[in-house]
Amino acid sequence: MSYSISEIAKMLNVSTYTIRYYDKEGLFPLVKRVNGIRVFEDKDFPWLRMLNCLKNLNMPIKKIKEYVDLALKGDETLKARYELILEQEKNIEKQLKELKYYKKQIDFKKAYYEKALEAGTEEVVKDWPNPHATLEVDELPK
Amino acid sequence: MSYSISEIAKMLNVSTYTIRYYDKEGLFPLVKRVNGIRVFEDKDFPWLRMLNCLKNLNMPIKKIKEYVDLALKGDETLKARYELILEQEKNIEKQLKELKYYKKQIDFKKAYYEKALEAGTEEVVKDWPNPHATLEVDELPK
DNA sequence: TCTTGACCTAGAGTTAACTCTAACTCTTAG
DNA sequence: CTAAGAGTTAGAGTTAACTCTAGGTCAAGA
Repeated sequence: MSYSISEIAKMLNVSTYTIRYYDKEGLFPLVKRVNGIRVFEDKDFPWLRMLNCLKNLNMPIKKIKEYVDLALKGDETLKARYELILEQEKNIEKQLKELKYYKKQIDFKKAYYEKALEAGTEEVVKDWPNPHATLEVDELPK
Repeated sequence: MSYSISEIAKMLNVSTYTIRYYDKEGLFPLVKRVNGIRVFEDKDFPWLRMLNCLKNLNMPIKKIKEYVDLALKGDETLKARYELILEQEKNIEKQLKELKYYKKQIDFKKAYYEKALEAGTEEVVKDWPNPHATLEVDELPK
C-alpha cells in the first residue's frame, strides 16, 4: 500500500506544508520518490508513528533530526539512541508530575468559582485558604 | 514583604526580560510601582502562582491576558472565568491521556534498544511485533 | 485538447515568545 | 561625590515552527 503526502498529512493531523517542511529538515530520508513525488509506504509507518510521538512530546525538530541521523548510521549508534530514549522517558515522567501538580491548582480554582457563582460574588471566596499561599521555587516541580 | 523583579524572576524560573515582557502584555495590571520600579507583594502571589500554572499548561499569553481582563471586570465575569477554568481542566485530561499514550511507545522503544544492545545489533529486533503496526488517525488520542 | 487538481521547489512571510540593546534613573557603599 | 549595580523604557533582533506564494510539472477526465 502507498500513500500520498496529503493522506499522510491527514493521518498526522498536520498540513501538507508541514510534511514538506519536515522533509526539508531531513526527517524523511528514506521516503521513496516517483517522478519527484513523495510516495509513503507501509514500511515508513513505524517511523511516522515515532515522529508523531516525539513531536507530541515537544522534542525540537533539530533533536528529532539528530535521532534520524543516528539511526541512519546503524548499529554503532545504538547506545546513543538508547540514551536519547531514556532521556525522553525521564521527560515524560517530569511532564506527568507537572501536569498532576497543576491539575490540583486548577481543581482548587474550579471549586473556588463554583462557590463564587453560587453566591453571585467572588467576595465570599476571596480569602479562601489557598493550599499554596506562598510561591516558593522548591514547591514547584522541576 | 515585598520583592524585586529579579526575585520574582528567580521564583518563576524565568528571566527579568520575561517578567517585563509579561507586564508589557498586561499580565500584571495590579503590581505596585514605587518611583517607576515594580514592587511585588505577598498579595500578588496567588496571581503569580496562577500565571505560572497557566503558562506551564501552555496557555498562550493572549489567552492569559483575556483571563486577566475578565478578572478585572469583577463579578459579572465569574461565569466566563469558570468556563475558562473548565476548559483548562479538559485540556489537562487530554494532555494526561496523550502523555500516557506516548509513554507506551517510548517504553516499547526502550525495550527494543535494550534487546538490540544486548545482541550488539538492531537486526534481532527490527521485526519485533510493533504493538502499533499501522498508523491510523483514530488510534491517536485527540 | 484542455482544464482541473494534486504534486513539486525555492524562498519569502508570519507568529509567539522571548531576548537583547541603548540610553536613561535611582540608591547606596566607599 | 562618584562609581557600581539594579532598576526603567522603547524598540530592534532572534528563534522555532510553521505557512504561504509563485511558478512550475504531470496525469486523468470531459
